Amino acid sequence: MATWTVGQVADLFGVTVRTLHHYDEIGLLVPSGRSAAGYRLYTDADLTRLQQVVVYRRLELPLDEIRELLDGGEDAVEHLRRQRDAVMSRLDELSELVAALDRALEREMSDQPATPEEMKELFGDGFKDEYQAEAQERWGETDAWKQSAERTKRYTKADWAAVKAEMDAVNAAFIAAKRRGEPATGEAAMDAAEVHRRHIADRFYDLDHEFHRGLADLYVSDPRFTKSYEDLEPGLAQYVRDAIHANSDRHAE
Amino acid sequence: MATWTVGQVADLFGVTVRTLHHYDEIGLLVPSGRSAAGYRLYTDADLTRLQQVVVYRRLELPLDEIRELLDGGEDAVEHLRRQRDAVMSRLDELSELVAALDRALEREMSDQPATPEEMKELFGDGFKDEYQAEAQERWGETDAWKQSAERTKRYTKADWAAVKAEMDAVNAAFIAAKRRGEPATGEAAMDAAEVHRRHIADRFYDLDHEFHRGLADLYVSDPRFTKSYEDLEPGLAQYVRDAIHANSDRHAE
DNA sequence: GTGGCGCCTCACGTCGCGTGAGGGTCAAGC
DNA sequence: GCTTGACCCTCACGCGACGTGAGGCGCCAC
Repeated sequence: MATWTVGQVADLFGVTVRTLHHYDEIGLLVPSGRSAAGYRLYTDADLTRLQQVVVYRRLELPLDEIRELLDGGEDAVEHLRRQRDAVMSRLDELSELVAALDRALEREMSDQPATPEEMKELFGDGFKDEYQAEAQERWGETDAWKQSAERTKRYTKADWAAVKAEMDAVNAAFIAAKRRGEPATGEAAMDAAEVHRRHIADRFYDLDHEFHRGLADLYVSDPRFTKSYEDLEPGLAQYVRDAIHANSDRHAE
Repeated sequence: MATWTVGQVADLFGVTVRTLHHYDEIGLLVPSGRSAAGYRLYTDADLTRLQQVVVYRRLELPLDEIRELLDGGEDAVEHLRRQRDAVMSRLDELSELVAALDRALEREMSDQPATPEEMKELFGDGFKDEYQAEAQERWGETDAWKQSAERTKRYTKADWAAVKAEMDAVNAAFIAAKRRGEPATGEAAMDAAEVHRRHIADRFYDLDHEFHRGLADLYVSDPRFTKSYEDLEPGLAQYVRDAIHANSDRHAE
């Protein structure tokens, strides 16, 4: 009868020689014969058994359980059926795993920093690369800028949406106060200014009342800031600037 | 701030104390504090991290990758995608394994036990087998395959015995017709083909007459299928193929 | 003050092999 | 007949994620 050596069997079944040695050691698959020189010799029956082992192993069954199963004196068809059942349920598990990974991926992706496209979608044309570049040029070396950059780096789309919502709310408060005819030095406008300051301090960089004044002046001196306010409501830039100064005065006392 | 000891944390998360020790040792989860007596003290933040560890571990990621991932050094999405790919390929492998088991079962149940060499052929010898990729390509993602997998998953021994009996009966009918000298386009052969189709439709997956043609062609074009039939009766593969086409023609009218 | 439980730190065991080290065997070519 | 190189053998240690004691200290209740 034909026999095979470890190397041949290994190639045939896609396992390593070491694996065959191991199976021999633990008595899972002891070759039926040895050559004069001590070479392991595998027969047909050994190969059949190895085939079963390989299948069960792919199900991640512990080897000693595989041995018990194979030594249980069952017939081949029963093994095949049981293996099939086991593979199917393992397939279910793996599908579940993939689904879990997909969920994890989706969570991670939605936590990813927002892309430029998403930013534009949120903030419209005001968010332009040229402004970005210029602002970088002008403020890039300041601590406030660095701090802001550090913080916003990890902002997700959801974070930015929240920022925008907060901004909108503050602006709406300014506009409402202005339309009610209240002066920029009035309670409502000053409160809105304080919310504005806190918003920036929370979201971007530490901002005290003195620094807030500087920002406020920018709103009337830098035409781009001015424009974004004036587009919302004529005279709003100046109104916001005055409200911020009044608020800072109030807190200076 | 409230803290927890190893035992409490272990109970909370369903892990062992030893596991927490291990995570401490390898730096995956080092508790934020120690009591005067050296007890590990876990804070809220520690628990949050453990929660993440547990989740990632369920995805069978190696612990050092989990650590890298949580320490933010590397991209979580990248890790997850890699893991997903790995699991997917295991899924593919197992799908192919089911197909192989089915082929082996079919052989066994038509009373022609496969020899080791044939087994190896049936199971694709290793990983680079040309059939393997092709079979997966061809069937792995199809609805029919999924449906078949879903249905047969719960088949009992008795079910399989019934399947075998039905199969044998169909084959016997084909053989009888052929031996009587009837053409494959004859009534008896076509009837057998129809029974064959219904058998598969009942037991495995929806199979209309058009799809049945495809299957029939496979019986002559795929040597594995061909061999099963040819072993029963020389020329049977072609005969069955022709009978199925004739039957489909008949039902197309 | 005395159980009993929980915590600590070693430190070795487990499973399914991988990966050498050190040495014998076999068929082929010179 | 002798070398070469592929193949085989037997140790024996390593890994990854813990399990499982051993020996000893800390804490709380009775």
